[in-house]
Amino acid sequence: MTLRLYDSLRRAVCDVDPLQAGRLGLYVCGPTVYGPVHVGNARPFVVAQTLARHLRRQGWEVRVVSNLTDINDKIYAAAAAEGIDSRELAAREAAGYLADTSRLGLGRPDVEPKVTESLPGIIAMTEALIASGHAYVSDGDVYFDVGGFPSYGALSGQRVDEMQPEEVTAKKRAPLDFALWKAQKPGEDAAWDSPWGPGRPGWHIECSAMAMSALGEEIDIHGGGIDLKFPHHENERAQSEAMTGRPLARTWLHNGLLRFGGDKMSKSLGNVERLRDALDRMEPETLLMLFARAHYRSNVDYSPDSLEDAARSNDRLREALRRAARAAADAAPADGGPLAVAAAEADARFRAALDDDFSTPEGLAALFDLVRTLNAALDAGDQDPADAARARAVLVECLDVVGLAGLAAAADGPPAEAVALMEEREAARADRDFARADELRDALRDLGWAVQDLPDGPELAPL
RNA sequence: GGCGACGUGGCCGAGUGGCUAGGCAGCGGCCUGCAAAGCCGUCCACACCGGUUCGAUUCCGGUCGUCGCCUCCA
Repeated sequence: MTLRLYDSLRRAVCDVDPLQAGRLGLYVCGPTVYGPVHVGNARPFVVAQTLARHLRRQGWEVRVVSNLTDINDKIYAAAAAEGIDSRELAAREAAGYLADTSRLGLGRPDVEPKVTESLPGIIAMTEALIASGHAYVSDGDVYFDVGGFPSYGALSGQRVDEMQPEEVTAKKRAPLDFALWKAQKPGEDAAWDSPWGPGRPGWHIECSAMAMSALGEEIDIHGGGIDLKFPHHENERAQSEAMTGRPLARTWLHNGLLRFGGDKMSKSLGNVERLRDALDRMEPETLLMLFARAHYRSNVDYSPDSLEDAARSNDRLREALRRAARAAADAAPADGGPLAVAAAEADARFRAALDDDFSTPEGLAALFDLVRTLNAALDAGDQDPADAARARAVLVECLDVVGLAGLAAAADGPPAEAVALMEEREAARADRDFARADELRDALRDLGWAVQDLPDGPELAPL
């Protein structure tokens, strides 16, 4: 099956043509670690990790690289505000980012380079650009000469003559030129040695250098938030391609943004919820469902209602998985039965949907269709355990791609206390003492268990 | 002002030149002592105006609106 993805440069969904057959390298711009990341920062991470999980399941060999920007103006500012060393703050927040995103249960990228550990490559690339005439030194700073890169603007669609200058500096030859190296300024408590004096790398060159060092001069897929398309990715492209003469990325993958209260969730607007706070008050699956039910290129509305919707969808999946587990009764999955056939169809639909511009919403629709078929069969009550086991196994495998396999985790069985109440309620019902039966149902609810009177007897389901 | 994306039923959210998305909610039914869970059926769509077409929600043009970027931003 062919993998297709939307390429922001070509502005179309295109077949992915890997540099090496069967292998894909994926670079995703990570956060600047000057404070705890918010839920929106988790989206490119989730997109990259889930895409990689799908691709690996499809037989690709995937290498995901995602950087941490731990040298930046905002880090100096945040450290100064706290009265601590900027390197200390960056290290703390980098660790925080790793810890927070790990809670999503999607594993880690294969390589997570930090700028502080990538200076030699950044300096070498800057030197090469100076040597080839694409960059120039100006009073301790180094700037990229945008005028020397004719296709500048092709990715973002920005026209050079229409653009407003990014910042007017006497050090620049042209307003659009951007810094590859910035000389240390007064008040900056950390600097790194370079041929141009102490300073720090510009934001854009970091990613170019780290991507190249981990994945080579040309990479299969370069991802990040759509808000990075300009200027960040445009500048990365210019630097890298000016240096190597090769396309930096074969596919530019941009994810949509998380909206919160009508606007983009962003630290500068202040409308943020920290990822760690979100994960303190909801299970990761809720967040993952919120993301998976929307296409990765769409904006996602982060609101109580949409989170509730996602949680309810998960409840439906969880309930179906629980029922299937019960019906499977530890039988080994077997093929050939009607549920196994339906499951195979759903699996094929799921894979095809994700192969077609990673349409997780369509993939989920296939799984929900399987859930309905499964529930109907379970209602009929005559399915083969091994058949139910197969359907459940397929469901779990597909859900695992988007990080939702946890929905299948066997909840602990009801405690003896709850079972006793349920049995007492059955006795009351047999005596047609429904008032007492309802009291006992309420008591069970207080214990966290819902009683379901199924055709073959009562059952306790976790609330 | 420039560039880009998008406007789908009560809400969210896919997709398609003529044929079922899916989830949540509503309504009717089955099951139930009543519920819950589940199943079946069902209401509610493709912003507006033109054009192309036998036929457009789906292609083209325009209008209006929303969002993102043009400055640090996932």
